[in-house]
Amino acid sequence: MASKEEIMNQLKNEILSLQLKPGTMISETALSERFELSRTPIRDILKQLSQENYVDIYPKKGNIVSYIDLESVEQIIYLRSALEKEIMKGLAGNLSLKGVHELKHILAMQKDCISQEDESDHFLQLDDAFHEALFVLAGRGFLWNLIQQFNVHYIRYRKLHMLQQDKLTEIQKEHQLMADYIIQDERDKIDDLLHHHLRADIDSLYFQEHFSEYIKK
Amino acid sequence: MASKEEIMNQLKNEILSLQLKPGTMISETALSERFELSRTPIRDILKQLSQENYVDIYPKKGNIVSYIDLESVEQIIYLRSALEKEIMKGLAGNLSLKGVHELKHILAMQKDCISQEDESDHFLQLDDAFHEALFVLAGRGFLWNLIQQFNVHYIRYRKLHMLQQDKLTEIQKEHQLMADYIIQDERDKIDDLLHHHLRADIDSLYFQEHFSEYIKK
DNA sequence: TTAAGATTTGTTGTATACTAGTTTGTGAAA
DNA sequence: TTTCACAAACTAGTATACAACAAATCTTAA
Repeated sequence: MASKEEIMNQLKNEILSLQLKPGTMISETALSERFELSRTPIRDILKQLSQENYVDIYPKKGNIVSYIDLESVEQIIYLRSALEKEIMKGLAGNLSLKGVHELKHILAMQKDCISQEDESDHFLQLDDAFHEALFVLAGRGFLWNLIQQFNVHYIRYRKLHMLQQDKLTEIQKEHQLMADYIIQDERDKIDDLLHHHLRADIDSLYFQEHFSEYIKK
Repeated sequence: MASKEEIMNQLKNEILSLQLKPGTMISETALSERFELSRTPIRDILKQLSQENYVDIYPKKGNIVSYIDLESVEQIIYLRSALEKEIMKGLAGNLSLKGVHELKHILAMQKDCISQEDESDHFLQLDDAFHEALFVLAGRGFLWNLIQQFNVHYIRYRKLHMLQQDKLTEIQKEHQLMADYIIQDERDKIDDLLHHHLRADIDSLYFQEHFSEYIKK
């Protein structure tokens, strides 16, 4: 039915979108039948998915969709925080006109998105787009891609997190501020803003209480 | 002859130590015969090695030991630089007595190591040990391990780099300074020191001229 | 001699049978 | 009814045969 690449992306999507819930067993034979492909290439796919933390392999027992690991989420946030501080300071005052326009364009789309209903998935994409743009403008697209490989837990965390309350407006405004600080070269304000922006509520217990079924214990 | 894990570590070692030179072809059948194991588990190993950039897979053509990618080296250095600045600032003034002793112990071993001859490999280990200790003391061992997965290029780069001139004393002294700054809580001096420490000579052309056979074009 | 095409050889990609460990369910005995 | 044992039905791990493709080489004709 499909190529390896396509199957992998589809599985990734189903996991990230939580259609496949953490803990769900996905056996080689089942996938093999579903996608009409023999077990060998399916094994390759599962191997890679496990390497990128989408799936946990329990030898001779089975493969399950990984539970969200909050520890890993916190560590990734710290990593991004440190990196983006550096990146934003590098960009501050040095941003090309083309760059300015790109950021403003994304910000405008985010504003549009908020007025729509039930568009949190789309907003999430635009959120990523904004941060990715910062990386790329600073010549650090390489590192953005690198981080993406460890983002399974963080992405699912954010998805659930955004559902729980209407944070979208706040996030958009913070993006706006970030762009302003870069353009106006107010680099002394960057650290605090970024810290709040990325770390928002990771420490609160709300998440663990309401989504315990998805979480690694 | 050996388990998958052992085979993987052995291959990793041979690649990192440059016994297996970049560009060398390593076919599944050859490995299969060498380790007396069938192709399927060997394929698993190669897949993982390629994921960690030890090996490049060319579909239907073959697998080769990856060339050192200087771009990737530079990006990793930037990443480590940003992270370690943050980590050191976090540690400054907050280091436990046990931590102080640990760092001093490593520094002492480095000093010993320098007096020996032909011990650059050992010194490299101690260099890692020092930086890893900083990560772990800050509760960021997770991120240290994460970075390690992208370190193939960087490790080989450093290995060659250290051969070219006697940098060991300088490195050791900088480590000493780093520890002092942390203990004395002189965090304003950290940025510049770390920048120099990690970035040393990455931009020089010496490397590209002398080791072109190892380098990705 | 040269150039083009067929052949051979070497590579990974895939399918499938077989091995071995784990879990689960069933039935008999206490 | 409960508990234990054993078999059957899963699972992934491995071996191996074969297909598909790429590249180099050899052959043959111009």
